[in-house]
Amino acid sequence: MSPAEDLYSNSALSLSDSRKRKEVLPPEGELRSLSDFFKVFGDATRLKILFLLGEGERCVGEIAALMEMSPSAVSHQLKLLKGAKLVRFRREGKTLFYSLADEHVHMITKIGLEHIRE
Amino acid sequence: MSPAEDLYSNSALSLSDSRKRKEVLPPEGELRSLSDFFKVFGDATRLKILFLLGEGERCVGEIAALMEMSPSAVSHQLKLLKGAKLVRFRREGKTLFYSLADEHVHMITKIGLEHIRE
DNA sequence: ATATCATATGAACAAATATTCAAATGAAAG
DNA sequence: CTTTCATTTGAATATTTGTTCATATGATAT
Repeated sequence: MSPAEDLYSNSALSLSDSRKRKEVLPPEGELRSLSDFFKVFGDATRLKILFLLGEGERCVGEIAALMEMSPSAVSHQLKLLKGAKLVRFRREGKTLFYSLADEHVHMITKIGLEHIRE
Repeated sequence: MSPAEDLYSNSALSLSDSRKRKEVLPPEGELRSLSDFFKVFGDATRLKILFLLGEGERCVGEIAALMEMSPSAVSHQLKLLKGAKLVRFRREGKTLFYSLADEHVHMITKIGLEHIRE
């Protein structure tokens, strides 16, 4: 056993127990993706955008005006939301209309609201 | 209308539209609570802890050893998880056994995994 | 082509956050 | 009461993150 692995060893755990427990964890890359996914919900500005888009598609300027924020700030956040595949967009002339990408947004926010309202 | 409200006004929005859209948003305090709630899931270390506890209760030392992290770092994160009411604990002698507080954890992580695996 | 409008981008700064380290509880045993 | 062990706490540091500002695209109209 390497010194690094032994650094925080706990005598109450057998090696086989340790192996079993690690099987329970999703692979490291998936944990990273998953935390990145949830990070997106962890900001009030982005949540606002998601709730607004929950009502239907909106262009960047509308979102910015409704939220009383700069279009630039909104655009930055939309980029993150796009990266997380939570929103899509369609172009109409110069205007980009954003909308929710799938139903996961509704499910997640619904459970979150349930939890904090208890 | 105050200058602040007018800063990012969008001519495509009528005042009544604006009012309607704001009704859609949860109150500001709730948005803050909700983003704080999701922030807790937005970190791979805390997700690991949650997955481990999904298998049953564990004391701090066990969690630390399984994750190869210091008990101190784990304790700091457990404090956050406790604040979000995602974990509970029971004392047995000097040892504190932590476990998941409710089923919301399972639901949220399940939907998150679904989303990133698509 | 040039001007205009909607949006995107990049750099910079401030604020929030995770981990480490050293020190402090607090319970049980001697 | 002193020691030991499990856990917590607080301060310090390094990293990440959100917003702003100035500038760049990119589509349309003149």
